[in-house]
Amino acid sequence: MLSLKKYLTEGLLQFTILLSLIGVRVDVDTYLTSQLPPLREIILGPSSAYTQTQFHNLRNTLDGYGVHPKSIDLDNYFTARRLLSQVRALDRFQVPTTEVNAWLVHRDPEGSVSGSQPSSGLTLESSSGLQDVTGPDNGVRESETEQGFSEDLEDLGAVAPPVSGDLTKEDIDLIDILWRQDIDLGAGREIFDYSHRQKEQDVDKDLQDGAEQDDTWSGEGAEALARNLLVDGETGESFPAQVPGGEDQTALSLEECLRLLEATCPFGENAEFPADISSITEAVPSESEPPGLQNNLLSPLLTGTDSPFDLEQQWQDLMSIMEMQAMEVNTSTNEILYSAPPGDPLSTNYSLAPNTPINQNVSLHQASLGGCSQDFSLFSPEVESLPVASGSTLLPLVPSNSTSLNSTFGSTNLAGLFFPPQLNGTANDTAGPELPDPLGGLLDEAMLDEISLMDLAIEEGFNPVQASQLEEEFDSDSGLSLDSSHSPSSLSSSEGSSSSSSSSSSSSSSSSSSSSSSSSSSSASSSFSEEGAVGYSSDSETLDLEEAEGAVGYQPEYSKFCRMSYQDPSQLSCLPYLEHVGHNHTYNMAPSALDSADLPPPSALKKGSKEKQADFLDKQMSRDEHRARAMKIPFTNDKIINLPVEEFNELLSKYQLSEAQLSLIRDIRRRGKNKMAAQNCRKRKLDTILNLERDVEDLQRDKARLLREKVEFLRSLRQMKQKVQSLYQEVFGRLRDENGRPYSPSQYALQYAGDGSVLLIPRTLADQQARRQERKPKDRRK
DNA sequence: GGCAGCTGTCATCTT
DNA sequence: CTAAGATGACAGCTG
Repeated sequence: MLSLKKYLTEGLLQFTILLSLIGVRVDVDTYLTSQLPPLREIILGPSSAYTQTQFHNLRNTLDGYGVHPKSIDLDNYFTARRLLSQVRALDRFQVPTTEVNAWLVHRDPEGSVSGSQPSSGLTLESSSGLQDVTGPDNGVRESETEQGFSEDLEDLGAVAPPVSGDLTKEDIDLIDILWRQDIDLGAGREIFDYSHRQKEQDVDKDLQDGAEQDDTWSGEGAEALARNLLVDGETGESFPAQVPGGEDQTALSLEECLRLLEATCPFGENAEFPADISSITEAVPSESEPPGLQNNLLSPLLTGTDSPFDLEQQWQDLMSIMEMQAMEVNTSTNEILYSAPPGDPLSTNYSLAPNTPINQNVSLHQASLGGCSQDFSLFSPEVESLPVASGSTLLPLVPSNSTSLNSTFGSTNLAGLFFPPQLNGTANDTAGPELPDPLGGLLDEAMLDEISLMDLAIEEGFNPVQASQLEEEFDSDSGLSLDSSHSPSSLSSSEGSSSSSSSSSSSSSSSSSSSSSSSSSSSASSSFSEEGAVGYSSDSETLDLEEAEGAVGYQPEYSKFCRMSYQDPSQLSCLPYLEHVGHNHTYNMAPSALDSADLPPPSALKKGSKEKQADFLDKQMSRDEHRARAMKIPFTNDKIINLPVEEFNELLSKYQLSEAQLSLIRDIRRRGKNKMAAQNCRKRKLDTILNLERDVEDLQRDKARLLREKVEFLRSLRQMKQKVQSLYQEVFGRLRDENGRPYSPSQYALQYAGDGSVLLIPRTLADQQARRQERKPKDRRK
């Protein structure tokens, strides 16, 4: 308690300084010594006994760490309040509430039907009077009062009958006394009602204007209330007439609400958080309602429809502020609290403060405003999807004759599909007077086969791509399973690889020879293509060397994703991370490695790094290279493999080689060639697959685009058909025979000639021509 | 140890 | 028919 007092004292000092800055004198000592109930309620929450008073005092205490209404001049007090609220409004929302309006809607018929109930006026004053100040802390109390409102409204609005048995006479008397205290204190009715709150937010108006606006703020509702009010002749204040019974009823309902609030909302503990929420709820309507607009005041439907949008915007703003203010709040809690869609006031309120009166406010809206459910539907995805889906569907264009629709749809007779039902009806009645379909020839069955699918896609919210994919799943016979979700990088790499691979085969020989000539010093054995796929170094058969097969070589990952020309094997062999690559593809071996492998004087090598290097270089040799070295082949495997046939034969002729050596050389050449061929082949295979994948995606895109276009064309076609049909009906209906009688649609029909003219012909002739036109496409198809 | 991927090699076919 | 290349199949190696 001492710490609390210290805290409050410091806060009071700060607030006093603030008030002094705006010209208000505050006696802090007086407040601290005489206002224990407010202090207690800060900690413990309001008690039922003090609730009536706390509606005002708590506002003061929580709002400004206590400004005793008796200790200051009221004019200064309210001026200070207004200024203070303006100061606070700098960083807070300040939007009035709709609850009063909603309440008035119920109140007015209630008063008119059941007679005067001064208690209603009392309830209004008691609760709304608390809302005359918008602030962060009194928002709690305003929420409290709003719940009181809601509860009371539920009673008044026949949601639930008033329960009056719990309240004792003492309670009622106490409430009455406390309420009259407020009246005597000068807290006139203008601070209780809605117009006053509006007035306080209006900077340019002073307090007295609010009393004048009282006459206009609620129209008949105000009059009904005014009947229950007495006006103080000295101060002009209005206060309820003392009507026994009615007042009791009000006090009962109010007390009941307060007790309920007390049980459900411990304000002292979480006063800060719901304050903002309630301030939002309170804030919603009056910014959008200019004073004096009785329609708005008396029509919560209108304000209710506007409020969700305002609320959404304000809620988003509030979210940003609260996220900054509540940095220390548990993030999980934040997630739970903020997980609700911002635009959904219902879920938002529930998730934020399930016990706060905002719930009651929502229920109030829902209970009192039938149309307000639409407000919530605006932010409800499920409900929102309904009108969208219905709006986007093509079926509303179609007559409601479902049977004819299905039949015509199945037979792909667009005329039957698009023409109005009355014509179909006449056609059915007359057994055949079908209307000519001037546009029917534009559509063939193949084109219409997907109409149902596309319609389904549209109605179900699929996009044409999805529809096409869905369709493809049905008619796909390729058996090729393509991962449509593969990354675009693979696509790009495939493109790059395709381009490079096309050049690799042609440039392999030339580039390999050039690279070998440029990089090899004595026995350059490496020859690389652009892809690293062409080149050779033979393997060794010895097991130790096989175990030690090196790491330098063709890297499939590199070739697949980078497609870079890493034909400089010296760079590769110097890359330390490549030493761990186990595969021995030594056809890419570095010439220097081969040189050192061929030339190392083993005796000269010291143990240690050089020996390791020799081992490493030994590992670089392939089996064929070891074989060649074992057989003392006088030239490198690179030359054996990559030399052209003529040069290779010349090379063989230069040396006198044994049959075993010649056989080995041919095998080396064969294997080397085949190895490169195999690498190229695999690379080509991969490129082919990737290209096919890309082609499939391109085709899918094209198909989706074409389907979209087709849907658009069909849509416009339907519209055109409708226009044509309406014109047909109009023209046909105006036609008269020589006797001035209209032509029967069962006997005559209009036919469009090729030159644009329209002829009136008998039905039988029109039917014959129509059948003839139907046969023509079929014959063509055959 | 089994498995997947990569690579080399062989057999076979094509050009 | 031969050489070169392409390709399927298989085995070995590695992670």
